[in-house]
Amino acid sequence: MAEASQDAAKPAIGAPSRRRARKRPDLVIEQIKNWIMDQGLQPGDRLPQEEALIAIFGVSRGTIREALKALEAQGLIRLRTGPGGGAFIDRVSEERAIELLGNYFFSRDVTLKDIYALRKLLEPEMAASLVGRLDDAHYRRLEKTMSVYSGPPRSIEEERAQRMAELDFHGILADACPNPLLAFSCRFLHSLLKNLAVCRHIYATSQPELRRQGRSYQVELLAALREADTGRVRKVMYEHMCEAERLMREREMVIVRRFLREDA
Amino acid sequence: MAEASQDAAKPAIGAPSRRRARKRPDLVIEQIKNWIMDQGLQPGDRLPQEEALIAIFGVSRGTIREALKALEAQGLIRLRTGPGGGAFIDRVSEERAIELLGNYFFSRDVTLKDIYALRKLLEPEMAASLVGRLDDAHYRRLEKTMSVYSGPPRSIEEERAQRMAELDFHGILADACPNPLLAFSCRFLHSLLKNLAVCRHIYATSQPELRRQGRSYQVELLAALREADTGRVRKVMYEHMCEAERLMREREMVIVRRFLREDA
DNA sequence: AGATATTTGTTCGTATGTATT
DNA sequence: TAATACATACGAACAAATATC
Repeated sequence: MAEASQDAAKPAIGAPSRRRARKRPDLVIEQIKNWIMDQGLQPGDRLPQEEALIAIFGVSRGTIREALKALEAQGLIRLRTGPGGGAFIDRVSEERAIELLGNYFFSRDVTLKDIYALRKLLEPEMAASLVGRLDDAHYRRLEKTMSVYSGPPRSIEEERAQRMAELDFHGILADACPNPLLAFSCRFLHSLLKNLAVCRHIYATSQPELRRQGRSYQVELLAALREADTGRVRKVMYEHMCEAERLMREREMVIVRRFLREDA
Repeated sequence: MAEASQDAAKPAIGAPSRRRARKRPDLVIEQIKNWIMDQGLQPGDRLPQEEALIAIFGVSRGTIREALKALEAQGLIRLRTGPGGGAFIDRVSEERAIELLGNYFFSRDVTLKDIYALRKLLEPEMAASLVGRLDDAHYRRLEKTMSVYSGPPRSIEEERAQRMAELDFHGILADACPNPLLAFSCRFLHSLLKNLAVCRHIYATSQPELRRQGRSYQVELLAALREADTGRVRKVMYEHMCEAERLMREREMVIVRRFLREDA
């Protein structure tokens, strides 16, 4: 099982080739990861330089770099050039985590029904968790975001921007949610709603009812939050989600039908 | 083949260095990804060989390989050696997605309270979605898994194995869930419960009540599923989660207290 | 501001491993 | 078994970025 480094000592005159012992492809990635754990490295800490890593793991520069690139792609390290540069332990960012998870669902078909089945459960709970935790800065951010869709859109671009802002409203709420799992789950669903093909089609059509209704629910939600009325917060958010689902799925059917007609 | 040699000939008097146009570090990764989308490649399809990629993207083998390794780390492609080998488009596996998402939560502290806040919402909904969808094979798998913890454990290892099997029971249910988002969310929570440090400590202690109670809830759940009694399915699963949370968090407190005492 | 040193980033040539035929 | 076609790995040199003086 891949001992691997038993020789390395002398290239044994007669054998000019095989300069180093060979290793399983992705083994080095795992090795570096384990080494990081063993050393107890924390976010911000720097890994040894490439030359040192070559010595530690007994593989060539190219192999080390491939492994570092793989770790970078997972968001585990950050690579910097220049003096004092190198590979630094990094906390996976939320954006990266959302992107990586998005890849998983890309080839599986997620429907609006699936998304809203979760939103109806999670958003009310998320909102309820905020009671008593929002300060003036939060309310200002929320109201500023709502101002983006205070009036009817004057173009397709503005229509779409309003939909994005409506989702950002929920994202700001998630910022203040004390449960990282709940906050992430909500934000991932927002990301799906921003990027899914069906949704992009929906946002390209005029949706006056969605805007008006969504806005009025959000106004009422903020009132309930200010009053610290947890029950009402939950109820308003739940109804908000139900109505959003209804309107979105109505449009979805129209678009799917149109698509099928064009296809035929 | 050996394209790649379009320069090599003459360094074009005025520009001796810079043999190729320079690119941003991770740009090639994005380029390849976009190229894959443009070509409409599907899972199973093969990317061009390295030599061809070198020609297409105008970078050297090393750079191409670093990019491919990065894509492989994200689970987007699979690399194979030998004739007919190369890079193949791959669907991100659930295991990989769970691993990558686990990295995100690794450095954030997730508590049992956070996990169960979600499980109390999701598991009942997940179970309800199964009504009328389970066949004999499912029931057999579920009962076989339950047999692992039908009796009291005789060792620490068996204790732990029983906890894992209890989680597997819920994983088997998730297998049959038609909502991919819901199924994934539940399974990710199971993964956290299997790997979190606190949980590992808990599983290393004797927990007779957890086993007996969990098992009886699961028996009742299966009965409700067979009867297609959605309301009861929901209710039983919810109570199961509440009780599991209670017992787990009780143990958690004991362990945290012990840890603090040892620390002092 | 400019020169310099440090460290990653990229390239090329070549050798080796491995699966297919 | 041998030939082939591919990825995988190595090493040395050079390019670019960036911190420090």
